[in-house]
Amino acid sequence: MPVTIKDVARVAGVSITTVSHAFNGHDDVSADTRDRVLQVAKELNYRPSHVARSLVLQQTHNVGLLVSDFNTNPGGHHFLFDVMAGVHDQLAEFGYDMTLLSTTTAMQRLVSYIDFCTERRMEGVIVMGMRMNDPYMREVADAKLPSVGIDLPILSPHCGYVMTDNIQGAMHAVRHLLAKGHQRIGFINGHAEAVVSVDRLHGYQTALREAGLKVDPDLVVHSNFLVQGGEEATTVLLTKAPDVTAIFYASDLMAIGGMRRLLRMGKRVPHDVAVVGYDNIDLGEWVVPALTTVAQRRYDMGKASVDMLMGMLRRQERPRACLLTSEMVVRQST
Amino acid sequence: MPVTIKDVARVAGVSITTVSHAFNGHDDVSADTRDRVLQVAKELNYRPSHVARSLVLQQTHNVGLLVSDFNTNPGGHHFLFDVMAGVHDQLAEFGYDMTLLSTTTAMQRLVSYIDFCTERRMEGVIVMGMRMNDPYMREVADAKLPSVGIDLPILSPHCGYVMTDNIQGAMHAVRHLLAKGHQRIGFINGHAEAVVSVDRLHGYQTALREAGLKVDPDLVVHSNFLVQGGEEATTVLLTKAPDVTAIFYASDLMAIGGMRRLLRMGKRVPHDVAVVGYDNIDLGEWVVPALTTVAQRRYDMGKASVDMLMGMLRRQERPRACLLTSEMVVRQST
DNA sequence: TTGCATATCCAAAACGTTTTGGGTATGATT
DNA sequence: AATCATACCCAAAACGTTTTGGATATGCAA
Repeated sequence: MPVTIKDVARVAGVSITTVSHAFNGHDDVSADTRDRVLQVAKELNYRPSHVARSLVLQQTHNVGLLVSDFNTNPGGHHFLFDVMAGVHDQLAEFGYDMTLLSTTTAMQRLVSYIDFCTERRMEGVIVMGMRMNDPYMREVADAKLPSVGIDLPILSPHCGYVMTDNIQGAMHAVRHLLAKGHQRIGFINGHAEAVVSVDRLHGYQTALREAGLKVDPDLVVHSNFLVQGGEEATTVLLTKAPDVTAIFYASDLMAIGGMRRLLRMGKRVPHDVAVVGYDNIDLGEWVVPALTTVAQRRYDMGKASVDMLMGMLRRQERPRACLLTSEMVVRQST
Repeated sequence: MPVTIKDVARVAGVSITTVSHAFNGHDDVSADTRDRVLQVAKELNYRPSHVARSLVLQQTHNVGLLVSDFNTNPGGHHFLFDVMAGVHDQLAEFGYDMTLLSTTTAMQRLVSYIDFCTERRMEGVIVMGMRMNDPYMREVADAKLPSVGIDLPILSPHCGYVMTDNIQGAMHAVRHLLAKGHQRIGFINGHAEAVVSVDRLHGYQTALREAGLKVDPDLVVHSNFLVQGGEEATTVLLTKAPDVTAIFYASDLMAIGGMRRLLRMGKRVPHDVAVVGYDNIDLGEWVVPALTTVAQRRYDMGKASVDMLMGMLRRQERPRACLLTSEMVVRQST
């Protein structure tokens, strides 16, 4: 039904070879015929088939964005959406398309996501939202398919990653609190299976030691990155260590929950307890008091992952570990 | 490089026709050879090429999700992310892939998005985040390409739409406030180019008239759906109509901004001024006071748009207007 | 034995491109 | 006049599938 290169050739009175050459700017076609071909193509509204071209060129210009548990990722949009935008835009910059994949749907189709990508002849895949204990982890690591993980620190012959330097980020946050004179600084972390949690804990501890303080295990509580988790963990923390004067939360959502709980307990933020979050979600600016937080460059993470993948694809670069810096956003909660 | 149907045929000692038939469950292949072919295919790790199949079958099983200004859509993730998840999951259910498109990147590639979709032989496209005055609007409406708009009420021979019943939603909100005894109810709307704004205003006015109240133009202020806009608009509203006892905001973000501003002005929510938002974003549950709001079924909107598109594609159904109901979520702000 | 239905298989065309390896004029150089 | 370079053009193969229209063999009825 759609108009093909044959139609153009027939109407323009040339061979399909010539049409192809005219379209792709080869120099063995006279200016006259080139113009005529292009004119005819425009009149017929000809659009070359990406599918046919993919088949003959053996490259699809298509990469997958694999999101773990896309549909059931509570609060995920605060982080994933911007990363996705970065991935998409930068792929477009290179002339690549982005196909969205989810582990859940892959699972229910009963094919590994690698098979899924192979069938579609995807040139690579970017993975995000996955935990270290995810069953798909090994598959990502072992795959021949060029891939880049976001917040998923796997280095293998075909798999690189990009993530925020969470150690540095957490150190920033704790140093900021130390500079404000705090000594008893609580840390409410995300779940331990998240790789970022490990690093943030490490950064928290390092910053304390750096200041000559001892690391008190009672000051650290694990939670789930969400508002309610932040609330509950705050109660736990305050019973274990009632003397904290500052709390560092591993996500803004938990920090918002924490502030809410602190308020309930009659503690004033930042007067009685200072609060720092992590992520810089848009609403952090508008809660009361406005949230001091560590900003991740989400959009840039998406872009960087594409850059790495393109390097692997087009310049045979080896996969790397790419760490992006983060920066403090100081507002009223400290 | 990847293993093809030829390889399987050669190793199994049959023709490629037989391999194809074995794979697609045709009955003119003996059980013996079928098993052998499948066995060989598994050993070679054969994956049929989706590309080649698309070419010969003339259908790609691919639809585009066109997001207007994907990267520069502030606060967009609160709504778009869930819709996207619904679209993706439901497409997967039908065996379709989802390719993400953005008007901005399409624009900078200097091709209309229709051409973009035609080149890729997409079977349809779902459009979201677009305003009525968007330059791409006409293109969507006139296109031969089967399409479904989300919150974009265009009906044409090849274009249907799904949206929340915003009239009903706004009426719910206002009725709720009326039931609480409020008479002077302000309305802070989004920008007028958003179609949802028109409907929500309509619903607001209808509910008031229904209650025998006059519609006072001083009670309506237009803003931009965002937190800061909500703040500013609240000030404007309160200078024009200092006697309001309730405000209905056309987005949760504006409602959050509004509550913040009200607090600053010494008004207590809900005691002095009751507040209702729209959207049911996740954080509405956690602000203080927790936000009463109108919940849109975002995920379902995505699913519904896919269902409609599939109906058009596979059963030649005509594009329709699909309205989803919304429901009140009553919390502490009223 | 012949004819015929059935079961099983396959060669070749088709899908819409790109690329290879030429071919035929034309004009300039010997 | 013969040779050669150049400019322009094209037929055919290839990419990896599906589908069409048989072909061959087997078993059974006439």
